Amino acid sequence: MLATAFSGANGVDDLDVARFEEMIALLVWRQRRRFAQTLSALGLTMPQFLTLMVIQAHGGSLPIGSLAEATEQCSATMTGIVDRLASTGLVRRQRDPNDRRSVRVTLTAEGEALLERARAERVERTRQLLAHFTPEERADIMRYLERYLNVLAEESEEPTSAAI
Amino acid sequence: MLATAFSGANGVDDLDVARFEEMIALLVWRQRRRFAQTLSALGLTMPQFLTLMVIQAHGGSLPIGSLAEATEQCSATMTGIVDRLASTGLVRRQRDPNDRRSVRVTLTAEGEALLERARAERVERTRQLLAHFTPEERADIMRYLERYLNVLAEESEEPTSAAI
DNA sequence: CCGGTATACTTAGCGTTGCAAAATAAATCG
DNA sequence: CGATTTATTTTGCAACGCTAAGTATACCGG
Repeated sequence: MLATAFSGANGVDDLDVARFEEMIALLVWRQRRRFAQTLSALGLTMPQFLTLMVIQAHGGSLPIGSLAEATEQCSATMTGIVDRLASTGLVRRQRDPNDRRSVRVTLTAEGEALLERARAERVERTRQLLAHFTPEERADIMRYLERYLNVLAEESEEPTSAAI
Repeated sequence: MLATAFSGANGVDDLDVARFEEMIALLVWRQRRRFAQTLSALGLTMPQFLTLMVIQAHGGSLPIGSLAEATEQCSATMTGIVDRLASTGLVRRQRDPNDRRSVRVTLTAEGEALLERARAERVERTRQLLAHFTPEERADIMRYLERYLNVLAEESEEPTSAAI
């Protein structure tokens, strides 16, 4: 623990990395489960929710190819996810008249409503978690999260992945 | 962003929560993908890796039921994961002589070796991520991560889940 | 000791992800 | 126009993850 202070210059201590690795693994695991819980009540899976969020973040509509790219999944997988989202009416498929190969996926009003409900529910549940930290700490956490995400993103060499 | 400073007392600002939610979702998503990448080179999936880690953390051997509990999965799922781990010789199944209903899962030397290799590979890859932060910042991050994990764990009311 | 209940796993069955490879269909290039 | 690229979908396969049902063992009251 205190070893951190002595990892000279900016070299990263092995033990620290290992501990970090373990904690991140745990975080991913537990947080994912938490997500799944709140979402399943709304009949959504996590990939579906993420997909809806990405669509919304891109103005409510974008070609399925870009969608696959933004979520870092192969197009075949995205086809399946959009299939299921469309079958429950959360999303609509329409071919682009200019390039009839392209399929544009659009968030329906229903989809938007569900997305909002999901977000509200999750926010409510997360508020309690964050209450364990002071406002200053929360600001700190936000900053670190943001920086870490950027590092992650740039490592995977995404050219201009418009964040989520 | 600056709103944080004004969320009086310790009430949590809605916008902050929403932003935090989004970032955590993104983190889980990207980090999981990163995990999958390094692990698939070793023929491991993330649930398999986690399972191996948990076994090791418990001294190299534990009943399959406790394993399911520790990873927060139903026993049927764990049966499948252990099946696959056993079929590649990373783990061994043996009935407890004292309670012949119970199945004890034991990490083999092979499993331990692979686990070590996986960890080494991941550590190497993560070292670069962490190099983007100063030692002080890394220490900060570790502390926040730890606290957050504790909050997460206690929220899901795990009685004495011996972390990972 | 016996029947009934609880416990520890495994099986069966189903739906969602996720990938690779092949198939389609439309655009584009020479 | 034929050949090649591009955008999606289809197909086929494996791993999760869950519920419900089955199996074997332990335990408990009488």
